[in-house]
Amino acid sequence: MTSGRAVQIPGGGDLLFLTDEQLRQGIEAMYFAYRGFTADPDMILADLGLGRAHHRAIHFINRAPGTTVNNLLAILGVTKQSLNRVLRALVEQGLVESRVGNTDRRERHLHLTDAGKDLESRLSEAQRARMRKAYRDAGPEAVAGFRRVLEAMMNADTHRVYSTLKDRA
Amino acid sequence: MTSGRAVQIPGGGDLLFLTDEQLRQGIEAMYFAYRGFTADPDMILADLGLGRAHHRAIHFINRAPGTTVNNLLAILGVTKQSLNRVLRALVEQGLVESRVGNTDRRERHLHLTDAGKDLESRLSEAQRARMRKAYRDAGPEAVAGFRRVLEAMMNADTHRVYSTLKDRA
DNA sequence: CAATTTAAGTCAGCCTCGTTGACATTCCAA
DNA sequence: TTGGAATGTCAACGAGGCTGACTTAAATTG
Repeated sequence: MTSGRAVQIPGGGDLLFLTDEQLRQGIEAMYFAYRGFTADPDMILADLGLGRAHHRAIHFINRAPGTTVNNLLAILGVTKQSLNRVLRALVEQGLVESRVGNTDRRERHLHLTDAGKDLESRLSEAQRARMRKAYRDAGPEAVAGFRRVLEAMMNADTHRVYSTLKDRA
Repeated sequence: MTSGRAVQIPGGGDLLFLTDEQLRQGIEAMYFAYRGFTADPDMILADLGLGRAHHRAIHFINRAPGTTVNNLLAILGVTKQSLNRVLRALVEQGLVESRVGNTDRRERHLHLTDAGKDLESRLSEAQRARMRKAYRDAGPEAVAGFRRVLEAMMNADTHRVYSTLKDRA
């Protein structure tokens, strides 16, 4: 299980010696793990005729209730046409409510309905259960390392979005 | 940065206390990191009129040269019809060669051509560079934890495929 | 106040990459 | 030797990305 070796250099500081093979194993782990990561919600969604895109919207509306469409666009990194198709379906199914803004009436503020919150927690709990199991299996120190590597893997602008959401918690 | 706390219980053994909030941050980190993870190859591929599906095929054909279509199917977890479209494009572009099997002539054995190998290493190097940076930023102990959590997150059958590939290295 | 900018939404059309269904070829075992 | 299983191919459909062009309504600015 040597996915990387720490080596002390006389001058000071750690160096990581990473073979291409070690890096590739990390790449494959990322690919296969992401499949597991999405598997449980996908099954729940399929029964409702919804997809991953709907899940993402639901997740972040729950995370930042009252968010505007524009803001959600920035978080998800898709085009408004694409998001709009998804939001329309969610509103039609009574999972999301779109309220005209008070101060700026051009804006639409997004909220989950009770049914939406219900679905969100079903999806969320499925995903949390898997994450919880992975964390328990891997152990406490592993968890911190996991998060640090993921954060270092994000694009800079994505990392900013991620941090903003995290700090809002 | 306390994504999980290790707590010593008198009787022995570690316990992880994970709040839903901590789990959710892990979930969001996974989502945002995966976007970064795929971003670099996606750009290279876009110029060639190829997509992520082609990348995955190229990656695993390189990883296990001579693999059959059926075997590749098991690795990728898609339908053969879906894979076939991808393979046809790769063969047409002269990136992959499909050889009829010797012992069993129903099988096709897949190999990268020189051009295929060339593209593979461009894609691979882009992805490795990001992984390398993430590993360096996160530090040596983080890397091991990262891998352990990812492995624990996979479905059992996926994990078997992953291990088989890893051990073949 | 008029002109411009911004937020949101819509229509049309395209592409990738999943899916099912139908089918041809090849092998092997009864 | 023939029927079933395995392998791979062709066709068509759908989700969910994308671009481009446009409308409507509200806010902002000269």
